[in-house]
Amino acid sequence: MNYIIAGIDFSTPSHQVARQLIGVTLLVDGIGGRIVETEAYDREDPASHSFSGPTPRNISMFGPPGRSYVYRSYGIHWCLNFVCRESGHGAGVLIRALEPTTGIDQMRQRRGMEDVRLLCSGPGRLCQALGVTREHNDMPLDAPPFELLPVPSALDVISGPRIGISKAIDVPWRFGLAGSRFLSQPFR
DNA sequence: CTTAGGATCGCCT
DNA sequence: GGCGATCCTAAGC
Repeated sequence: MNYIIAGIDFSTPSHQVARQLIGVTLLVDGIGGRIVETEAYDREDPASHSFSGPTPRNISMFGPPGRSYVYRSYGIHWCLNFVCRESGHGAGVLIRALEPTTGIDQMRQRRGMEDVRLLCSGPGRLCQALGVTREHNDMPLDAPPFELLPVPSALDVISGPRIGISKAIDVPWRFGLAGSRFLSQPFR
């Protein structure tokens, strides 16, 4: 099978995919921007939803790579992941922030705010801006409503510990575009 | 600038 | 019953 989308092989380990996703343009129904922040999660990872095996919520993480895993966070927000590794493994990449490029007025309406810098600077925020909900769970990333566009040229990617977790806090599986104003938090 | 609390779903013990 | 891959608002220093 071919799991290459936007020049990235999604059947490879999630930390590799997470790094390569920086700079890729993500659109949902034609609205979105450039990915500037990601986090990798793996089956052998206490911080991962897949760590304790399949459940009704995380089952799409155990499906084939190159598809979406959307979950409800804190009962309120939606968060978007891209599934990685071989089918059945249970790995993924959390999309944490975008630099808005396309459909900014629509995103402002959905978010109820003006400041472009805050439209997509967090996993819950970007899902609200792009209109991602449960309906977008377990869908292929190379077909509508999703669209991924390759990185035009090499970028300076930095890494560090993941955010908002209490387990495996030392693993440097958060990746970001160096110097971006659109990160959910700065790298130290 | 930092900290605290509320919203409230899905899964855990 | 508790807590989390979150975000927003308000209050304190």
